[in-house]
Amino acid sequence: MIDLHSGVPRHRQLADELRTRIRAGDYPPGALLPSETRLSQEHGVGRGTVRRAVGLLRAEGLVDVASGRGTRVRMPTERQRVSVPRGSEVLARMPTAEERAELDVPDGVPVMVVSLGGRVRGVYAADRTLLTLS
Amino acid sequence: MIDLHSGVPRHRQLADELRTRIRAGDYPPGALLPSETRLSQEHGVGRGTVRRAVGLLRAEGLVDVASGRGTRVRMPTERQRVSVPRGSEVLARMPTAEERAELDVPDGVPVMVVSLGGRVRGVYAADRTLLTLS
DNA sequence: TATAATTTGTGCGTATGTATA
DNA sequence: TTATACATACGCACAAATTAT
Repeated sequence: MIDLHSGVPRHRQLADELRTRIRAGDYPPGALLPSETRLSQEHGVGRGTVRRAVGLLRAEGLVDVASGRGTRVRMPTERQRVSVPRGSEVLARMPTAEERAELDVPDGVPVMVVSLGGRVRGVYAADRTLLTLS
Repeated sequence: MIDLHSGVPRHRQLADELRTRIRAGDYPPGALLPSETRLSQEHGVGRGTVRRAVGLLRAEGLVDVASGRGTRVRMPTERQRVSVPRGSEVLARMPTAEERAELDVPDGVPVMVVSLGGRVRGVYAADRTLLTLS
């Protein structure tokens, strides 16, 4: 329930509640969340506030939002194992706009960059990749 | 310059322009961007549109926004080298709210999770960490 | 110390467009 | 075609944090 006088912003309260329900299994992977209009009515907040809340979950990589279709809990993706040689260096960051298009990286998903000897050897969408250091 | 009829959303056009100027050095690391009100006036868009544009750069980990102070281009952080043993598995994702508080992870910064034998050995803020395979 | 100005944060309502069912 | 659902964008008002006076 949203408390208007708790000091915690309403969009954050709503995001917290949705996140909790997702984790609890009320909205399992693949499930459709209520529409923005419904959430707006049921929680007594404006639709803009709902969109901010959903935007947070999106930035966390927790849900997928599609125009006209609705918001779904993201399915756990199959991670491809990528073997990385000794001496490699690994960092992670959010992708550039170019990388997002190039690698088809969804919202809220970082990339992992593998380098060796100062040269970049690979850039991987982090939701589809598990690096194994062999 | 923002084109109202290009089909590209205005907040995205503005984000692209700001990103380009940051990369070009017009706004070097540590520099303060114009205030939201100024950007709004200079580009002829509403403040909400400016906030969405800046929000994108924020989610990319490119800028730091502080209430009352303004928006600054993020300084490149010193990366601490963390040696990781053979056989480890590495993945990256956006942090949970708890991890963000715990590890003090800024906006737009992922975490790297190192596991060995199915057990999590470490969670690192990706902007301060460079994994090296030993 | 107190006040004002500046800047970001939150939230609402409204309108219109686009995508999907 | 119609209804539903998300996307973009504007304006307004007020709150909170910070800085300047």
